Amino acid sequence: MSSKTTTCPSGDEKVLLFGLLMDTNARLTKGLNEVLEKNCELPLASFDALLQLRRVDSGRLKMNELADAIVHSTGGTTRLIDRLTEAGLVVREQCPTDRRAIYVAITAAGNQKLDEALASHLDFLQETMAGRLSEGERESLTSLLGKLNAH
Amino acid sequence: MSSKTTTCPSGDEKVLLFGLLMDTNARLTKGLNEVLEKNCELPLASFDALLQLRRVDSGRLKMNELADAIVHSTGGTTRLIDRLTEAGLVVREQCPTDRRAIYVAITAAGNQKLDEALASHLDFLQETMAGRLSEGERESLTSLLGKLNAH
DNA sequence: AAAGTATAGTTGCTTATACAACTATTTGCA
DNA sequence: TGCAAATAGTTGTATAAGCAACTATACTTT
Repeated sequence: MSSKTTTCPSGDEKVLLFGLLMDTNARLTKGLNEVLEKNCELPLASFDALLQLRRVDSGRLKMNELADAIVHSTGGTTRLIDRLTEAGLVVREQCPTDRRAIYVAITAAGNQKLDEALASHLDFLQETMAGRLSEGERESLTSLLGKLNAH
Repeated sequence: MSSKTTTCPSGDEKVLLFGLLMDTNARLTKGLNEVLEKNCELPLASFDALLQLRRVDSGRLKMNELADAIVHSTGGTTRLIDRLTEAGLVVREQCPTDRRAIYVAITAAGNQKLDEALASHLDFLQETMAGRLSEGERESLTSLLGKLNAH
């Protein structure tokens, strides 16, 4: 009864879903990046790092924890934090119990910049998410992505 | 009645959802890229381009259509297609009705490479998607992402 | 039909990121 | 205790992607 679509795996339901996920992410991410660059001169990767730092109570993470949180290599994270440090948005702090480790902590300037960026981000989300999905749909999406993201 | 979470927009429901989308995409994408590089020596961006080409009946797209489909700049797409051409997976074809335009068409070798890559991709999806979401959940996710992706 | 404007694609240049090799420190084990 | 293996972070190097400037072609308007 079903059509011939199964003969071509490029049309496979899971392949399509994965493609849709990539595509949606790429488009939204690109839009947000433009907004942030324009309004705040803050690249999305930097925004993401600051956001991760704010999310923890202490306001700081070790390099490798941060790398994991933003899904970058440790090398890439070192460079990103170099730039944020240069800009005064974060500082590196020694870890008293492990001399190999480095904490990255968000600064007052970093928090201020993040507040600005979040304001733009919220505007952006109002347009791109709230305009397209109801609150219930957003909850469903959160739940589904949560399951998919399990690691 | 509601808690104080509203005071910190970094914990805003939409911000969290967007973060979850980025994170899920980054992790899955990274995993798939590793699989494809390892099994097929095919970077994810190349895979994506070949997939978009297969999806159209004619097996070919104009440069700018392809750039849009894979969410790259036109400059980036030129270079990507340079590499794929070098590898013999696509060819550039003149457009008879517009001498500015160029078609990119997938070759037999490209189709073969894509088949290989799709086999790995399907294995990957079996693990990362089918293992975590039921068919109904995948349908819901597809529908929600579709709404979010409207452009 | 000519001139100006818009569009398609490529190229020069810059930058962000990954990967692998490296240093420094810590942990485990013999 | 001391040596081996693991871990944290940084650095050299390669590469992929974006942007802006450019060329070539097509469209529009008068």
